[in-house]
Amino acid sequence: MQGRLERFLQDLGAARDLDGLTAAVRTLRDIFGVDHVVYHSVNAAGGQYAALTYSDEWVRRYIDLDYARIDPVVQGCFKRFNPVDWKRLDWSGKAQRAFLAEAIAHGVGRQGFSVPIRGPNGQFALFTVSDNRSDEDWAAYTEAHVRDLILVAHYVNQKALEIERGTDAVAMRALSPREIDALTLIAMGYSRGQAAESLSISEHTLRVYIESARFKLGAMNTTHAVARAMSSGMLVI
Amino acid sequence: MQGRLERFLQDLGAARDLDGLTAAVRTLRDIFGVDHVVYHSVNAAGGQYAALTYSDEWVRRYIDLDYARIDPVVQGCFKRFNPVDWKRLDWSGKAQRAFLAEAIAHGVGRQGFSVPIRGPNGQFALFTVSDNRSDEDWAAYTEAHVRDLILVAHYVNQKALEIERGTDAVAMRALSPREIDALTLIAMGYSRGQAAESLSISEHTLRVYIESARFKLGAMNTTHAVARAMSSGMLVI
DNA sequence: TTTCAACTCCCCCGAAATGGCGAGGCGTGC
DNA sequence: GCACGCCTCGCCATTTCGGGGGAGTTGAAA
Repeated sequence: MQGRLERFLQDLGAARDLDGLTAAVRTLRDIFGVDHVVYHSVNAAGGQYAALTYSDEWVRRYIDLDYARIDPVVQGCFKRFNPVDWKRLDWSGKAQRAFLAEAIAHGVGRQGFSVPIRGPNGQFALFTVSDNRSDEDWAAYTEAHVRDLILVAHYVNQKALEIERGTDAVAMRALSPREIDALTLIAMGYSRGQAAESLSISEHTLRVYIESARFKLGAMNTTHAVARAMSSGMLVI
Repeated sequence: MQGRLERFLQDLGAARDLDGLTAAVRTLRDIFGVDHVVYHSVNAAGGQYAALTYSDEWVRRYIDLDYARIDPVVQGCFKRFNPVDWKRLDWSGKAQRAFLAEAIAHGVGRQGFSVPIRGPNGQFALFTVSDNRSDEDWAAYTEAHVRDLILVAHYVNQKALEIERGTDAVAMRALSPREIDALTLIAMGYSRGQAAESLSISEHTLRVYIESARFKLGAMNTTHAVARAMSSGMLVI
């Protein structure tokens, strides 16, 4: 497999668009010998960009219903920095279990392994392999291939960024006035309680603004949100 | 206009006193092509400091009658943190309507757009442009120039603070390499644990860097430190 | 008219950050 | 030799933050 993988990484350079990347992902499926390979990038604005081997039907459904919001793989990996086996994610919610059942019905494997990747400007992507082996076989497989998976994940992401840059402009959603108010006070060093008092609103309401701003900015936490808002000029302190 | 604006921002550095600032504000009136430009700072003690193009008579009256207390622009902006068109303020009170009529009689424009600015120690200032265009024209004008207005507002305020204080901005102590590392990762959205892991140091050590950076930057908390470091260019995300 | 975004408020609880106490080694410069 | 800044580490209690539920109004847009 090593030889094929190296050849693949070289051939990857030829990809010029999403179709090229999708073809590359299909090749990867063969090389890795798994049921599915998925590259899935989610930008700050919530825009998605993917090259994968799932059925078109499942992809459409996933996008239409905005499943990224409940997908434990996306949500879980967004909080982590290490590759993770799907089994270690939190599938306990009702929505999550329903999502899992539906995914499997659409041909997604019972086993999965996802590598989170982060790029500049808060870019976040997932590189995933999925299969239907037994727990034991899958554990052995992932252990044996984790290095290759991480390597390929970064190559593919690099390529995707290169392709994406040609077209997209990652437009972050504008913040509402109150969100700017809240974020400004927080950036000025106020605690949530102080900021809420300054704005004459409840602390909870202030929290809602901060959370909403975090979401719009694709930020992991409040500090991140402030940093992104400042670097994009939405906030001037 | 861009060229003139940039030249203006450079020339602004030469202003040494209130007269210099007033001259700068008059130049701004020409550059922005509006009837009036006002920089108006109100400190915590109620002291006022202004450079503007209104008539002396109106200014005297405003100060003598302490109109800042009923001026919806001052009162409204004090509670907000984003630029605001005068039309969106609350002019419903009796005193406010009387104030408006009087202001217009003294040459203040019917349209206005004010940028609130906050500095250290509770300093609060307003940067305002005012004109007599139609609602439509004014909406188009403000939309087109809001970025420039905000930018200039902060430059002028910076200069005013410098003049008022008699000295240049407080020199923040430089951050050490490790402090920058730590703060950068935190600004990128990493938790302390993740950041520590990325730097291959203990979480406690990372905390020491953050605390040290907070201290050097005179920040109340981590988010504040990130904001200050970014606004002073120490951090580039 | 319905829909949607923005704005406001309430509860609970676990996880994370903060503040304060301590320690030692290394290198630069007076 | 000694001070000082930088880098590294541990433990404790307290505060703050983050995520999970809720609910309701308003005003603009479709």
